[in-house]
Amino acid sequence: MGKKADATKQRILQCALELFDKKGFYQVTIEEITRRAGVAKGTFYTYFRTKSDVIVEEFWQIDAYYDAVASSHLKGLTSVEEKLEAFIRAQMIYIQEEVGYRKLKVLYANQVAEDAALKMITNTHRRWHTIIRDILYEGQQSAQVRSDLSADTLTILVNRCIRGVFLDWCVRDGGFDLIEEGLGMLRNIILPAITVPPGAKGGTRREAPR
Amino acid sequence: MGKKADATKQRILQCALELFDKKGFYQVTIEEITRRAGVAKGTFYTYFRTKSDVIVEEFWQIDAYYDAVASSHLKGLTSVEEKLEAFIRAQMIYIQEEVGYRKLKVLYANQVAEDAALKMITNTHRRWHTIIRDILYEGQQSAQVRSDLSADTLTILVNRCIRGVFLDWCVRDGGFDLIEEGLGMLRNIILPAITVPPGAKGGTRREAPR
DNA sequence: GCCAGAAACTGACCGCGGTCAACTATCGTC
DNA sequence: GACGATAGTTGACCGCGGTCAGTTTCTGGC
Repeated sequence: MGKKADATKQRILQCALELFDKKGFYQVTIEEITRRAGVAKGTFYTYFRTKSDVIVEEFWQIDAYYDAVASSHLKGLTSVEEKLEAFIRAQMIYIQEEVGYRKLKVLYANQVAEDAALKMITNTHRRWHTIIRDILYEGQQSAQVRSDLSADTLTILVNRCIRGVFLDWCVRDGGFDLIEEGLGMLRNIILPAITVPPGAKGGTRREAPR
Repeated sequence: MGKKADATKQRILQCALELFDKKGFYQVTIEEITRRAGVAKGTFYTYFRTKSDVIVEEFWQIDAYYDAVASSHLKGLTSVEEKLEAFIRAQMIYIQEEVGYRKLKVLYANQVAEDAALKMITNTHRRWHTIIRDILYEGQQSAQVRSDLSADTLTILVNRCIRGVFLDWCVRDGGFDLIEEGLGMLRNIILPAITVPPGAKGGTRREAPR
């Protein structure tokens, strides 16, 4: 993709996001976006497969935020509890304050669409996954986290729990405090399930999964 | 709604579901449905708000299944672990074998749509919620389940965990065994988090949520 | 049997997401 | 600077979900 094409794509992306913010995703038409960007309707589809792919594109920015959080807030912390709490709290704040349930709804609708192209929310190559996995892996090394399941497997399980909170938040139109409920899931479910109680001996609790 | 109207609605519903099964939701048009049902296109919208509401309507049938499971398979069981395992297994089997990821995707897309009318998947009046809540409440009475959170609160948390597994299954186009992974979530996360270990004294583990 | 009002039904119409054959600008090569 | 190849762009067009003013059918009261 040459410089001109790149500039065109950025212009379309920019105009689309401005309009989405101003009027809401479903109230904006492709023609409106392309008119503002000064191109023809068909040009939009040179750079995006569908209207909602624009939202998905925006969601990649979140990885930079996760990186920043991981390399600043998490550095001084030692216990798995503290690290997970700090990271999940940062995630919840970002989604609630910066993203909002409306955009998250569009993302989820996109991800369960018939022909979703970019599987983003449960992708194990995303920064979210690697950061959580690293925290859990280190926790296993220091016997804070159970070792009967791999760090990768645990991360997938944690992801599903967190994802369930997001989904509920969307369906309820942002009707509860995401930070509170996200941390509630962490403290009441995730941590009790994955950490080894201080008094316990050995890295496992309960029987290994069959 | 009179008898005639009811018959018309059932005919439309029936024809729609047949066509969805045969060709897939997105390959069927409203005109096709109404043509087969012998009514005009507009009549469809007398009985359903949107095309995907037909799928949602079908999902209400699952409550009868949950009822049947609760009143047959669960009766002989005593421990919370056994009851939850039997119920969640039945649910996973039903969704994987009878529903399939394609229809589940349509349901989820419907639920996160801009103007979703029937919030079904996280509705606390549905049978799923009341059955799980009753199991957990009884478990609290017999000190098998932690009592620092209400049975209702625990049920909501459990729902979100399970929902996260379904969502992942949809996004991955049914790419893993739902029964296995659903039970994995139960055994590895939910049960460790909500049950009181046999040796523990008192009904709580860890501090109460702030 | 007649009539008014309600319930059920109709289909032309609209708006918008998405397509694609055709066109234009740009670039590399001799 | 001519020319083919490639990249970038265009806008008329299509299909379908959803709407709604208007029409037909049903129902109960007299």
